Amino acid sequence: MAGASVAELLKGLTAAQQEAVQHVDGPLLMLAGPGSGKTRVVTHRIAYLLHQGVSPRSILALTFTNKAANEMRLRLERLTGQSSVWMGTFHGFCARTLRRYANLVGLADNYSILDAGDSRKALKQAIVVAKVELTYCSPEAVATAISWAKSSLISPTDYKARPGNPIGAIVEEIYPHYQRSLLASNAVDFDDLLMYTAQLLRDNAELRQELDERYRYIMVDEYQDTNMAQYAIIRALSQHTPNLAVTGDPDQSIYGWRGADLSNILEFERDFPGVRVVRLEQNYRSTPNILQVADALISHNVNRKRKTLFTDHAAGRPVRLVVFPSSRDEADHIAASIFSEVQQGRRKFRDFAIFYRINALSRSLEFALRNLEIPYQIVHGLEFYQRKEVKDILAYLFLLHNPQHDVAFLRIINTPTRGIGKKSIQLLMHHAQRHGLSMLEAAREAGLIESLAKRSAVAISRFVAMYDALAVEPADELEDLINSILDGTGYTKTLEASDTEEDEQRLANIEELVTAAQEFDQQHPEENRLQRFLEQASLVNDVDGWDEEPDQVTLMTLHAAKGLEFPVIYIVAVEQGMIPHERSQEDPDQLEEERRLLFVGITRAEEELQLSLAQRRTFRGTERLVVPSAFLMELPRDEMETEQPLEPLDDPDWGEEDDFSDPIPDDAKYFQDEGMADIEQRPQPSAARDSTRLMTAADLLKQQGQGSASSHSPAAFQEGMLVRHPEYGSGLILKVTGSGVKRTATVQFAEVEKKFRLLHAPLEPIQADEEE
DNA sequence: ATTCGCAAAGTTTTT
DNA sequence: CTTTGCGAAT
Repeated sequence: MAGASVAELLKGLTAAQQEAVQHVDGPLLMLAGPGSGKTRVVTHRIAYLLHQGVSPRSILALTFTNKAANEMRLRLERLTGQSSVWMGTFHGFCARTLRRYANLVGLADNYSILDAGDSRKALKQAIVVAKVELTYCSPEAVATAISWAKSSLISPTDYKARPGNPIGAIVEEIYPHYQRSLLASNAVDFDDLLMYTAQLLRDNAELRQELDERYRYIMVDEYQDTNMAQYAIIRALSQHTPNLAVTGDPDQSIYGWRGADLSNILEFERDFPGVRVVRLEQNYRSTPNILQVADALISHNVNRKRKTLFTDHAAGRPVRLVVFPSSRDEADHIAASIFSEVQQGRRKFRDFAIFYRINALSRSLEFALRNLEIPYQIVHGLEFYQRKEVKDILAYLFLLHNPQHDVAFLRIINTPTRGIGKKSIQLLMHHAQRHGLSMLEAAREAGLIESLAKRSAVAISRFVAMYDALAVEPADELEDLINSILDGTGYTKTLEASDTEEDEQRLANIEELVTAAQEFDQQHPEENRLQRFLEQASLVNDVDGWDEEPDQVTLMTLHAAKGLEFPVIYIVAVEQGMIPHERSQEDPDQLEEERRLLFVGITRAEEELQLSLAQRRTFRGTERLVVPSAFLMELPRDEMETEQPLEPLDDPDWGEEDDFSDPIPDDAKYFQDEGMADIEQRPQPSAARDSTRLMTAADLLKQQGQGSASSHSPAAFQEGMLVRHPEYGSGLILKVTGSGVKRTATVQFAEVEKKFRLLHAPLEPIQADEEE
């Protein structure tokens, strides 16, 4: 076998990593902390297996994203010079398997994969057909419930609502309709890919055995995010040859809300007897400061396996926690500091990333970045394949490949407009339903539909004729096929006729699609091009196309950040209601997931990390006062740097070099404006950066008021001590009881006597020399 | 068949 | 403040 020798494969790896690489037979669990070189270990292990004479075709490497799969493939190729190991996503693997055995689950092998938008449309159709009133629940909620059911391998016939659950009752009724309509369209949604594959393996013993034998070595990445369907699939393929190697980190499970089941990884050892567990805890990414903050945070989770993260990196700069007066200041300040770092030649734009909990928060950041002409890119889930014009053309391709694809039919029957209105489509649908036909078949019978206007019937027939003309077109060159569609439908002509900027952009996008098809033609010289192209269009999304190359600041949600790393990271709006999100605050499990989400964000940082919040945030048009995230209280504040910028950056000329050395404005005035005149005054640090005054954590949290905590450890308080409370003034500690989080002080103030949990109380010891 | 306007709702989203 | 969807108006 070509490629590296064993010694080369093991070179530079720690003992734990070597152990994992050299593991061949039997189940293996790699608990891999953030930045622990997991991908490296996995690729080296595959290379090792190949070296030991394992056939490439008996190895199966499953990931969650195409990006991860591509990365792995690239590295393996570099290592061994070969690429015949199948690496891909769960969904890709299932799509391929299902293609071969489609008939066993009631599909034809040219079935189509609906993306989220299309399956939503199909669902809404089903709701109409089922004649269910959705007065008090959204289609969205029904979709979530069905998705959950499918991930849990509950078929439409098995689904039973819990008594007293109104949404469940609705789902129970709609789910079978929805599923029937998908089957009638010879289509599946994302969840079906997994569910059908699991079913296939469950109900066909010989097939299961055959595939089990075939895939002797299975690897699963991000195992903490697998759901029950995925579990069932890999379990079924690991009975006779249980050489299943999974990698994951329970602390990075952030997709519980999508059905990921944390117990899969937590109970792996029980599920697969004789498992070897390897812990990869050394971190090669972040500074100790960053790791310490991450570790302090995540250790507040109860439902977790203990893990110690360590690194031999040099200390680096402390993690910063910054409180800005307003969300506008937050955005402006971050943009300004990026600008300044780049201008001073210390960093490139691409070194920076800004994370936020929800997409809606990107706007103010974009605005601030644009203001300083800082190049940036936003990582969105959607984009190219979601654009209307691209989806339109794809719909033509889908319908050509699978004539039963009703969602595609409905999309294009009047696109571009050809005089077929809502009424006519309605009639077509009725006809189709009554006679059990697909929409296209119904369209062929347009002449027979009585209530259909002559003119409409003619228009529909003309559409069918055009379709048939396209269908006889040889489909081996995608590029030609797409061009025929563009010609035959007059799609381009319609756009060229208009001269709005929007339509020009659309033309450009179509051009891009043609180019993509062209490339696809070149790279895939085999049969079934159309099918493969459509499959890729369904299963590949644009995060995969995120570009590391251009020198730009990256903006994304915390979810999108998983698996990436950047030298400098800003996490904004670390506020109660954002992280943890409002809707996650009640449920302890969801709260822990929110904590993991922040953990993931923090551990993306290599050198510098700044967490920030605003005292006032403008959100959804209104400005609101902000409560700092409860998670902030869990961080080792004494070891962090806490800052309170003083100057609102509303100067339009901001960004000129001079502004960075502006004198610090008058403290007293600022605090009066903010109603904080009584704040403890500290000597001005001589080298305050960015017009920022360093403050103690206590100062900061005192200002934040509600729900805030003392920066002093509970142990610092003793009986007889004088303390100050922001609301009650100074008082005397009469008694201290309890321990740990329950440690409580009884304090006598001028008027009243109060009890405080010391961990959370905004109490501040008064030094003898500063008594008023 | 399109367009306009108003009301409603607004986490996260690997595939 | 947005975006999105639906219904009425042209």
